[in-house]
Amino acid sequence: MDATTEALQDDAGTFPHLDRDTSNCSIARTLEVVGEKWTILILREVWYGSSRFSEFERVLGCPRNLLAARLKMLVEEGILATETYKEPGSRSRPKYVITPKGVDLVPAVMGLLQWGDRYRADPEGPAMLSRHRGCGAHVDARIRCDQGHAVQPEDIESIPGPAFRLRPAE
Amino acid sequence: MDATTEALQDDAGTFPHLDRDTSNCSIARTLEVVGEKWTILILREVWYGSSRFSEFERVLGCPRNLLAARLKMLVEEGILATETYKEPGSRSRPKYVITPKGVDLVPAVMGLLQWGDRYRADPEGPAMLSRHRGCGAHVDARIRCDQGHAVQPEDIESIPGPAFRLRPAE
DNA sequence: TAGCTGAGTATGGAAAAGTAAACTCAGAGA
DNA sequence: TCTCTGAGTTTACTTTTCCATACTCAGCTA
Repeated sequence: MDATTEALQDDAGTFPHLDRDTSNCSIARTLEVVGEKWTILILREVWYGSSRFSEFERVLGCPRNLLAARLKMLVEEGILATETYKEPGSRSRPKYVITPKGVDLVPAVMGLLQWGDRYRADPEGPAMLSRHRGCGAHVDARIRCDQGHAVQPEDIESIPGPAFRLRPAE
Repeated sequence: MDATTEALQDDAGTFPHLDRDTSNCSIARTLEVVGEKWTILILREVWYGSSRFSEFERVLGCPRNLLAARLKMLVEEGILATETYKEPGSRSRPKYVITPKGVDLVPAVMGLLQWGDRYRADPEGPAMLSRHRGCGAHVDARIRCDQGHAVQPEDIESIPGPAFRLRPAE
């Protein structure tokens, strides 16, 4: 953050959001990876238990070339990893498993899930429920601060971080 | 959930995920609304303080026709609402503000943000930081159950809900 | 060695998105 | 009345993405 930015920041408690460089936004960068059609739905299926090409194809009904492209990208990004499995009487074939980097997408996907549950579910309720293994209670994504407080969206303050930059003048 | 489904569920503690009807999935339904290009980025800008057509255009650099289409859709979906503002010497013009339904997308967007912060940030760190107004601590999206426990992704159990259906046979 | 199967690749057309610029429209001010 | 401005709409073109289907490939079995 340069001096001008800092001055504006200190002055009004605000920041020049209209003139910032949005190219290093973490939301946009995440969407570059998981924002294409089918990608998040593939992760959903991994989560629900699928691991083989034919399983994804069957449950998603998505075109094979796109499925192959998305799986390849997810592996390249380290969100999925390939292992091999061997069905008796068949040769070894690849399967796809989630990595820790992929597991870290769970809060985002849970957020999408719970919004859909709230606003777009069928009259009888959601198609799937998520519960805490063991205690059995319903789970959802919530916002917390490092002090442990539950945080309401309106109490989140967004401030320029270390990589904040102004957009280069045109 | 029909009898067959219930039987499979009770039997193995699992469910026929490959044969389920995915058309009422809450994740997919949320993506139908916010999964198009620019939509989440528009919400991000609303969150950071933009409200006018020209402001979105300036900071996002997105095509005017797409911007108009996305704003219209977000208003129709009740995620944004229009109000009017009046600059002295000018006529009243519309501006866009977030609704409670839009605020409910914050956990999902926070999830995307924190994944990008972790895996795709610049070397010096994120472009923006989120902190709890008041206590000042960093905030992020986490998974909790209704009993108040912090839940690890691997302790989430996904089970068929009231609208679970098997895919119609072909 | 011919056929079968799961996991892809190749291809061609349709739909959506991106780009750029012209055009419209309502009201405030000169 | 003429002009200016913000907020769009429209048009025309290029590029990208999506979709459906056909085809290939490797190794296992008959």
